[in-house]
Amino acid sequence: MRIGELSRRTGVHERLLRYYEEQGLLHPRRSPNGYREYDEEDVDTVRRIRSLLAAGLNTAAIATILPCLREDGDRLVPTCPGLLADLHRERDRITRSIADLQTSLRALDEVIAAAPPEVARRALGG
Amino acid sequence: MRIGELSRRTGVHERLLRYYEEQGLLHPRRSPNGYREYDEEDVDTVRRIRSLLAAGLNTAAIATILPCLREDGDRLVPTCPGLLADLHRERDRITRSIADLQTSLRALDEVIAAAPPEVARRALGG
DNA sequence: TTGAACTCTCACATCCATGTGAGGGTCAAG
DNA sequence: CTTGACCCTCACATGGATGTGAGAGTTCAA
Repeated sequence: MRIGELSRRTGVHERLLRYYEEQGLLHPRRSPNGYREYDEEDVDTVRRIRSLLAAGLNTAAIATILPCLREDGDRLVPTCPGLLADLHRERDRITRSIADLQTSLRALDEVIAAAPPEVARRALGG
Repeated sequence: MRIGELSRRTGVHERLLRYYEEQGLLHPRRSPNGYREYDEEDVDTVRRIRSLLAAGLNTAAIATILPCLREDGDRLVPTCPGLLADLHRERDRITRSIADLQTSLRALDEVIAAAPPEVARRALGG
């Protein structure tokens, strides 16, 4: 499919799809007229990219991880074993991010729980 | 303490401390000569800011959360009850980020586990 | 043919987090 | 007084992610 269709199906603007290609996250083929041709699986790939960006990873980290998250049927395929050390590094970074976020989440929960009931009603009731 | 000392004690550059103030994350007093005066607790506040930035939150989200993470002795004090709805929203966003990262972490672990043993040795041995 | 829809590349712009330097004030020690 | 260390504001710069428009090519139905 072409870039407009991928954009509609994923909700991601064309400009960003070209940027992700520029960053090595997407690899569309080209038609003889120069148009990009994407695969059906690129719809999932783009969604995964958005999810990882939203989680705070940058495009360089995502470029490392993505090729190894591609699925063949139901199973994950290690398509780039040469990057195992990189994957471990990314894994460690993700683990630290999760720990940081979980620490903040716990602290936030304590604050929310400590709020006086009438404050909670006012804040959530409107 | 002044900005240079806070910078040394936290390892965070002065430029960033001024930026965090600009973004509403820090609120130093001013001496008559215009110099910033930070409190002892600002050392922990700055470390918390760095941790949240590293976890992918931006300064706007941190400005929402921070005032409610301040500690009085051992307990957390809800110093801004009017922001309870905001806190819930931030909490939800953090929860989604954690879920996204955990999904990627699991997928990454499967790829790492699936790598052939000799590839693992080569990647980690040198 | 024509026009609309779609696509291409390129370049500039914005915001964010961060880095650096200019120009100048403050103050304690010598 | 002078000096060095510290501080102030302001402005420009960088890289990343994102947004927008110019100029032009492609394709197909009317």
